[in-house]
Amino acid sequence: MKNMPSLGEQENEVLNYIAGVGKSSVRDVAVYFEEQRGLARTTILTVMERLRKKGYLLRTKQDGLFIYTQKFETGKVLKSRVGDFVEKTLGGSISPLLSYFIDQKKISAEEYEKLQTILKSFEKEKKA
Amino acid sequence: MKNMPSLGEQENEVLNYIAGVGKSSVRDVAVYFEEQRGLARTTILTVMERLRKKGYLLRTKQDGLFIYTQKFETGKVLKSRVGDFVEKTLGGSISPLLSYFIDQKKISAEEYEKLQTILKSFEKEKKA
DNA sequence: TCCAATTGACTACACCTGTAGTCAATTGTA
DNA sequence: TACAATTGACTACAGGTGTAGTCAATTGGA
Repeated sequence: MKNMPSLGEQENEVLNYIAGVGKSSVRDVAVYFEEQRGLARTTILTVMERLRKKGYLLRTKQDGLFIYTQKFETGKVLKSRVGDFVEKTLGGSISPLLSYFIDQKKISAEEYEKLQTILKSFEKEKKA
Repeated sequence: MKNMPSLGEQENEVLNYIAGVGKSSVRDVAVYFEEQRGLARTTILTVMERLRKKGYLLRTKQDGLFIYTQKFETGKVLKSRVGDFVEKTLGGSISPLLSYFIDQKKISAEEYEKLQTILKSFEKEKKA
């Protein structure tokens, strides 16, 4: 799960989009980004091919058309990106991230419980 | 706090270093990064000047030597960067952070304390 | 079957970032 | 003062990313 090549902003958005809709052709994705931000079809093609080269997308020919799918679960990709960010930008500390979510009140009761649980598990490890 | 130009990895580290030591000359910073990773003095100069152009650093001449200082509090910069990351890469969702968190095998005592404190502050807010 | 549309490979280019060299100006010192 | 070291401006260049055009091959429809 490490060693995932880095992604640019657009690459990331395209990947997220594909993750959201599932299998898609370049055209599918291009139509969306053309509407959303006026990007050309070939721009999306390029981005998707780069994503494929980097190992994030797979493609298979169906009825003479390439269909792209994610190679990894979205969760795994994002987890890996969180790791990169924590290391590279935050110097290994996750507290700034947690602070952000707390400040934005973007935490639900369940998530809060989960965090509590995780933290407690660390407490145990500390003692052990 | 928005509209802060993005930073590369090195730029970020240099900024953090300066934040840590306070006022510094290019030489100060260069010595450190030369030891740590063999970077040339002019490399640091370039990075620091870019940081200044982007508005993250200020400089004043003291005894015929430029002394650089941060323009913003470290916290603000960090918050802005975390916000960008969460919105652009995670799409505002906290779950990837939880996944990452769960995978952590261990965290430092300080980090543990910080996280505990942050979570407690959330608890207070809930009541308020 | 033939033409128009679609598709994909390839190419291009600008900007950002990491990295560092050259060189002239400044400064400190013998 | 004269020379060596330091400093800062400028320039350069490669790799990554965003963006898109050209063009040939494929495909679908009249």
